[in-house]
Amino acid sequence: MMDNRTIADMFDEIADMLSLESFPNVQFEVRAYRKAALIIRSMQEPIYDIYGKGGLEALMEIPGVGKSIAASIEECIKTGKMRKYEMLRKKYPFSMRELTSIAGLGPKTALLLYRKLKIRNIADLKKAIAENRIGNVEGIREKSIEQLRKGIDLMEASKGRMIISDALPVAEQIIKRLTGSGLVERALVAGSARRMRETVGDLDILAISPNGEQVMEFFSRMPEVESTIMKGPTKTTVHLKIGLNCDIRVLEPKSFGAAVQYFTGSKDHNVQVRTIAIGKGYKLNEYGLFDKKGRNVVHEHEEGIYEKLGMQWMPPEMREARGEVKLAQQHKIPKLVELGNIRGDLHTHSVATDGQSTIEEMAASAAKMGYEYIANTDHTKSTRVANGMNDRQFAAHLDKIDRLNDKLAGKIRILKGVECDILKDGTLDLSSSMLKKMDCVVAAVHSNMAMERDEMTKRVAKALETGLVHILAHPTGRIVGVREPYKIDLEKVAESAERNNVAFEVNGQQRLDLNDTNIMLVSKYKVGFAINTDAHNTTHFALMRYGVGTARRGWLTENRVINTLPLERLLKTLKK
DNA sequence: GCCGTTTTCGGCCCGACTGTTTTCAGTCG
Repeated sequence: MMDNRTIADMFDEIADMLSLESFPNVQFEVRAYRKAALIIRSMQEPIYDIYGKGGLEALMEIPGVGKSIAASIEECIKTGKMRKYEMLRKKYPFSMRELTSIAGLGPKTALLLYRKLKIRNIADLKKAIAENRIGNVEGIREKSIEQLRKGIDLMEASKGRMIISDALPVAEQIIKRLTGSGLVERALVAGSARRMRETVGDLDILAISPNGEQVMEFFSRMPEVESTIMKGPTKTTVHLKIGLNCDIRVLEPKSFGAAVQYFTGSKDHNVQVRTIAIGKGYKLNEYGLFDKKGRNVVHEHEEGIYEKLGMQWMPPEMREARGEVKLAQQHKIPKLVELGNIRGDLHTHSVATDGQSTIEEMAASAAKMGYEYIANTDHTKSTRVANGMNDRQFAAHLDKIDRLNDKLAGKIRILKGVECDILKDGTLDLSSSMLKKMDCVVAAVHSNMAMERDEMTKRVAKALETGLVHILAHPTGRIVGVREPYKIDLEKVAESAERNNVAFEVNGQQRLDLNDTNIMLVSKYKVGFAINTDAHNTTHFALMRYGVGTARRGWLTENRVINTLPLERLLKTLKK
């Protein structure tokens, strides 16, 4: 069955290939396909169902989908193929998606590499680089080759790993199926996914069941599974369609707690815990906590292990051997911020710039989640791709929010905000008078990211020293698996933030920025944090849990996070 | 190829940066 993502990927690839064509106005056709891909990918309802219910006409109701794209979707649902795609693919028989996923390599270069060197994919490209054949291609010299090399390295480093926000929902779906099957008493996700690591290399699922073989049979036949790698009565490994391996272990109740502790990790954390166990005369492994007489003294729940070892239980997000073991022995584990503490989102976009939902839709969706407030923070003019707004446009925009707030009358409050560019010289991209009218000024770097560390640090600090900024968004610019952070001295920035009452963002999108270690670094300073989703449509609000997970990995407590505050207290905090 | 409070044709985001050039092409946001 054609899912939304597959269809969206096809349209993106069509856009890539079309961009190599030269007929008049081709760039607008490219954009139309990209827009359709973006919207289809972000839709919650399967496009298959939409077509099933309302046919072609229902498809054309989707924004960005007109006659021609609707027909392509219909064709794809009916036949599994798309003629337009196949024709272009015949003309450009190389893996465009794969090649252009390398930073700095676009469609034109991909075509050039194919024409000159018959490079069809990353493997070919690696080979060509290794054999020094690339330098012969016109327009590609040392620096470009170096850039390609770096792009490939970054990709390899994240190869086989997947961002938590793509992996965890699949793991949870599997858990739901298992518990729904009636075959297991309990099942949970362990491993790095339970610790909310930003990427996971595989999924570990643990289950209690008296019917191991039946569970394995059921597990290996789930729709999420592509192929079975190995299948035994207590352990099975499958390869999932999303591209990750997934292990399941079926356990007896008496060893479940130990298995949960063991398979949650991290390895380094477990080494420390095991050492403590030995010191107390125990032996700890994945089957249990055994006393000197070889009796297992902990059964179904992992809490018992920590308790028996004289430690406080701690959230999985803390188990990275960063001092949590010692704190647990002293019973000083902090109470970390929780998803339920979050009362609003302070970084969201709308159709006014590069979002896909209206402010009304965003507010309604946030209200439904139980939020007290959201800040609408659309882009400023320098971010041209995002259709950023200038002073004049913002004036009208803010009026609109005022009117909306009147209409919403207490259901939810929309804070007037902006994601304001920090320009190359550290100045802000809107006038001070306009920024002063805002409830929530989110500032961010979107350009000139290759600066030297000193220069970038000064640039960002200068922006914070205006006293006009409330939140520094995605403070290192990194995007997981895509872009390295820019060079910046976060401690120097934190000094500025402390002086000017600026909160650091923990961004729940694919950025996950700040990350856990950077949160720890700057939380030494008296600064607040804002956990935001940077939502560009209503579905993105669901990413809050990954922001919270990252915050917890950085040991943040509720009182450090400004968007856990009730509205009135938040507004007070934002007032400088 | 999509869209319409400028509505069935004509407009749609384009400037900065980089690396390669010597006047520009490609990529990115």
